[in-house]
Order: sequence, then C-alpha cells, then structure tokens
Amino acid sequence: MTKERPTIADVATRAGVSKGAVSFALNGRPGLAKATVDRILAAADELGWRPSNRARSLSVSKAFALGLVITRDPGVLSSDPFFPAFIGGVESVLAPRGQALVLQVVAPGEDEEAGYRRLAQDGRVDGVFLSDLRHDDPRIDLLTSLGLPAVTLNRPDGPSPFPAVCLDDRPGTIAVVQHLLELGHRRIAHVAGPQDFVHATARQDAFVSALTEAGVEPIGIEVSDFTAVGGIEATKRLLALPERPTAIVYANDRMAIAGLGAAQQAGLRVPDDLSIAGFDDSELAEFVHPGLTTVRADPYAFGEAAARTLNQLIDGDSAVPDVELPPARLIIRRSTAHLEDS
Amino acid sequence: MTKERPTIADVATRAGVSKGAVSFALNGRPGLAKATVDRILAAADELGWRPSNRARSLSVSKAFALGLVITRDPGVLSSDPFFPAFIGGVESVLAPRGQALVLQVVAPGEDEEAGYRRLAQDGRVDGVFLSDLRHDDPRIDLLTSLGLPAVTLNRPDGPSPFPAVCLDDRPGTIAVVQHLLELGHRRIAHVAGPQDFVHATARQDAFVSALTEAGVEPIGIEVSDFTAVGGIEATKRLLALPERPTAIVYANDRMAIAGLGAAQQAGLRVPDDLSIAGFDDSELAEFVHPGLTTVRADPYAFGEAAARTLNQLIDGDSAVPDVELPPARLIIRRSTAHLEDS
DNA sequence: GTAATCGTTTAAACCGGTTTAAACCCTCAA
DNA sequence: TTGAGGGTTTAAACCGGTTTAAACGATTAC
Repeated sequence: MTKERPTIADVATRAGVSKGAVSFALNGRPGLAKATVDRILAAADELGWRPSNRARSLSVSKAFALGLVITRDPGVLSSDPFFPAFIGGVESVLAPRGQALVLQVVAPGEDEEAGYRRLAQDGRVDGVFLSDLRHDDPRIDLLTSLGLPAVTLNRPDGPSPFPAVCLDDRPGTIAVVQHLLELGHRRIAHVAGPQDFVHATARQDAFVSALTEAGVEPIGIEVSDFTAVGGIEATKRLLALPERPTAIVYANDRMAIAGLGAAQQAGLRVPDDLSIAGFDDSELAEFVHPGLTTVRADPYAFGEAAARTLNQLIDGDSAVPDVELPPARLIIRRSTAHLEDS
Repeated sequence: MTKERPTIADVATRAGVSKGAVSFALNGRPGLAKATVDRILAAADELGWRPSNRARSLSVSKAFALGLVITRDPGVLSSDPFFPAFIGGVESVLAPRGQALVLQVVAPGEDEEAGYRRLAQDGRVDGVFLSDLRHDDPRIDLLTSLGLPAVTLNRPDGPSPFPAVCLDDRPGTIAVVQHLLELGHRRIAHVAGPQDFVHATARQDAFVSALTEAGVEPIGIEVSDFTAVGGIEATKRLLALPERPTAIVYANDRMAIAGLGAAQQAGLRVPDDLSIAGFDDSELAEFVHPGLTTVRADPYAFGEAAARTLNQLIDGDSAVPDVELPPARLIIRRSTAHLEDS
C-alpha cells in the first residue's frame, strides 16, 4: 500500500503524455484525440487518481464549497426544525458535484459580519446562503462589497443583487386563519416573531390581512422571539387580556408547543377552551397532546433549490432567475376545534 | 478600492525583503532580526494582507478545517438537541484559529462511509469527529485506513487508536432511577434507543443496574429509535402491559415528550397516573405540560472539548489524553411525582 | 590579512493542479 | 518542393504560499 497518493504527473507519465494533456482530458476540453483521452482516463483509473482539491483551488481560485452562517444562540438553535432538513437538501446537491458545505454558528451577541468576512477573505467558499433575512438586511451590502455571491432565502424588502429562492409563508398563515374562522372563532390572537425578521412580519401581515378581509379585528398581537420561553410569556399576556382569545396563531411550532403547555398549566383545555396553531410542522407537532394544527413547508426542497440556484450563479449562468417553491400547506390536527358556546 | 487582494510578494516588495522572509516573519520563525520582523509585519498590516488559505493548504498539505458527518434522516435530525449546541462549542474553538467546520449530513440509507472517504480523499479536513458511536463501529477501521485523525465522542467498546472525549450518561440515568425509587415507584419501564448505539445501551445498562441494585426488577424495556413516532409506539406497548408501569424512563426527550402525549391521549394523567422522565433537557422539556423531568448534559462544552482534543491530535502533540467531562445532571420537574396509592 | 563563525537574508525549488502560447505532425494545395 | 492550415500535443508560466540550501556581511579567531 503506497501511502502517497498519485499526482497528475504520475498519470501523465503512465499515459505517456504531458501534465497538460491529463488536465485537458479530465476536464473534457476539446483538442485532444479521442484515443488519447481514453488512454489518459484509463491510466488515471488504474492509479486511482483524483485531482487534488487544494491544487485545483489554488490555480482556479475556487473553493468548491458553499457556506452557511447561522446566527442563533446555540441553545436556542437546538430545536429549530428548519436547518437540519435544509442542510440535508443542500447536501444532496453538493455531494454529487464534489462540493462541501462550510458551516458557521454565530451567537446573536457576536459579530455576525465577521463570520461572513472570514468565509470570504479566507476564500473558504464560493458563495453563501443568506437565511433569516432581516428588514434592510446589512448583510446584503456586506456581501456585495465582499464580492461574495449569495442566494437569499425569500425575498429581501430592499433592492438586492442576488437571486432569491422563495417559499411564501403567507398562504399557509392565511389558511390557518380561514380554518379558525370557519370553526367559528372571532377572538383570534397572534404570537409573532421578532419584527426585524422578514418572515416574522410576513406571517404577521398575512395573519392581519386574512382577518381584516373577513371583517374581523385581531384581538391581540404579541411580538415574541420564536423561542419556547418567549412563547410562554406571550401566551400568558394574551390569556390575561380582558377579552381572552379563543384561538392563538403562533409564528412557529416552538412557541406554539410552549404556549400549549402554558395554557394547560393555566387550567385551560385545548382545544375546548382555546384553539392553538403553529407553523413549521416540526417533528413533535404531531405527537404533543393534543396534536398541533400547523403549517408544513418543505425545508429539504428549499435547500435543494437554494443550492442549485447558488451554483448557477457561481457558474456564471447569466441572469439566474428567482425560484418560487410550492407554498406551505395547512395540517389540521386536534389542537384546533369548533368554538364551544361559552 | 483595489479589487485584487495583496499577495505575499506585494508585502515583500513593500518591506524590501524576499517572499521567504515574509513567510518567516508571519509564522514567527527564528532567524530574522527583530527590526526586520517589525518592518514586515507593519507592511503586511498596511496592505491588509492575510495569507491565502488555498496557497497555504497546498504547500503545507493541510486543510485548516475539521469535519463532522452526521448520519441521520434530515427529517428526524430536525429536533435533535445535541448537534446545534455541539457545533456551537466546536465553532468557538475553531474560529479564533481560523479553522472552518465542514458538515455532511448523510441519510441512514445512504453510504455513510462514502461521506468520510470524500472528506479524506478530497483533503477537505484535517480530522473528524466521530459521533453516534456504534458497537464495533466500522468507522474506526475506516478512518484508520484512510489515515484521517479523529476523536470519538464517548469511548468505543472495541480498541481505538483515537482519543475519546467522554460525557458519561450513566450517572444521570442512575439519578433518574433513584429519584423515581424515592418517589415510591417500583414498576418502572425504560424506552431505549437502537441497540447498535453505544450511548443507547449505556443508558439502558445504567437503568437496569440502578434498578437491580435496589432490588427492583425492571417491568419492561422497549427498544425504540430515538424518534417521536418510536416513542409513541413504545409507550403504547408499555401501557398495554398487564401490569402497567407507574413510571417510564426514556432514553431521550423526544421520545419522552411524544410518550407524554401518548399517555395523555390514552386518558392517563401525568404525573398522577404515570411519571415520565427524559434525557437531554431539550428546549421544550421545560415547557411542555407538565414540565419534563430529565437529564441535562452540556453539548456546548462537549463540542469545545472535542475540538480542542482533535486539534491537539492534529498538531501532533504526543499522547493526547482522553477527556472526561462532568456528567449529566438530573433536572426535576413536574412530570415525575409520588406514586399515588391505587 | 585571511579564515572560520555566526546571525541574517535570499534565491529557487516545491506543493499539484490549470492555462496559454508555441511546437509539432500530417495532409493538401500551389 | 515548399507552404499553408488544421488537428494534437507539449513546455512553461502561473496560482500564493512554505521550505531548504546557499549566499551574504559582519565579527571574531588565528
């Protein structure tokens, strides 16, 4: 067993050609006789040669890797249902192409921009995914000035030079509201995510407009933070309202499941006294008691589409179009029910 | 704004020295006059020069990156509380050193070994973390033959050439059992994880030995798969036993929370009719109703320790010692209570 | 005054690929 | 016979660092 792996020079010698010819053959460039190409590929095969990523990286100035910076408290990220599946989808595109995924987890307090700057300046990646988009997101300018290609997950509200891969949260939210209206609810509240997140306000706006379109006034909107603790607190505030809501729509499952616990703790029966709906259809949603009515997106497909789009951009395909994914779907379970006459 | 970033040659010219001298100065190698070093560093600073990772990688044959392969169904990985925090801890060690983390998510059906092989052969990483250790884990031989340094999370049962970073699950599990015994429970069951996982059987063994040491026979052990669905099914089977358990100890929170839902669905009151305990202290554990008694480890510290150890190994520090982390701690909440007389 | 020694610096090879410009070979036309 | 032209192939430069062996200049020893 030879410890050293073969280099392009070994292949060249074996095939009786020059290094350049091997490179041409490998990359399928025209100008080589077919017979020669075959001979070179055979030699490469016999030697088990695979071109060195490092050497390639240096000479073509590419990293053959994509980057993802997750800005989130590691403790809180824990139960986020989005990223693992998203990463799975990304991976399914990257693996066959021999690309890698470089991950960075940055705590909210830390310098998030430094994360992107490192990725760019160290030449670690050829492009990044921009997730958890915020209003007037400073990262768009940052990445532009760093010259790092990117794809935004959903569309930023400001101008953006980057293609967007979008999964519209609104139809799902609207479906939840309509579902509750049909069940007879009129006192419906919302627990929203942090207002700087585009997806948080998108869900909130959809909630409000779906209600007002039906001629119903929202009974309360609590801005929270997508965490379980936040869900608890927001729920307590809503339940303390003079006119208690009969249904609460949460911007994600984590807050919803925590809210469910808080309501039960307060002695309310769900769904008899209070209907509860979430967003994400995380793994536990189906199995808490009662099962959580929620909205299911497809983060795996999201990852696939995002990776494909980012690669198109990097490969220089001109005018990469935005991608619109099929919208999230309402999943009805036991946590929502007809309003009982009180 | 010059688009091109400066190279070592630019710095050399500016400082009036050779490329080699700049390299020496940067890496703090002896043999250069102090004045020269200062001049070079000043020049580098003025130009904002940072050495190219790619060039360095090629010449020193290092990737300056570590790898993590997660073998898990992306859909199921979702609510795993371990990895995000673990990765956060890893990151905290890597970032200051300018290293990156390369992540791979492999679905259980796919070829897991290919993941490691890719990482090694592409020279993407200088070492990997070996998580979710299995009995007679084939990956140990694989990595040995690939010549890829590794650190195992917890100790494999077979011989291993790699240092181990360990967080003993047993004390926590034993504490849970003792807690239940003190509450008067005698009919205690366990829902275990897949038997090929070392940590699954470790928890199970601890459960059994803690019980038998107290002279109590386990009333039932269901082998499950760490997922919510699995937790539901195992719970149903246990509740259907002729002698129903009064307490169930789950090998992780996900199964426990799902089991909690199943018990409630079946009309049982928790903790009055059934006590339930989990393992992990995931974010939701505190907030489901009733709050889940569980065991809290520190995955962030685990990540830190693992990254530090792996780097020691890579840096060639001889005889890297195993690391033993402080054991997981019992967190008592409302889901466990005194046995009511029935 | 020359040689040996030491601390400092440099030129050049090297890592393993890609890429460009030039050389080569063969055929066909003038 | 010579030259032009097309298809193949190659030599060498290049990417941006690291590293080794040799060169250099200033002391010190003889």
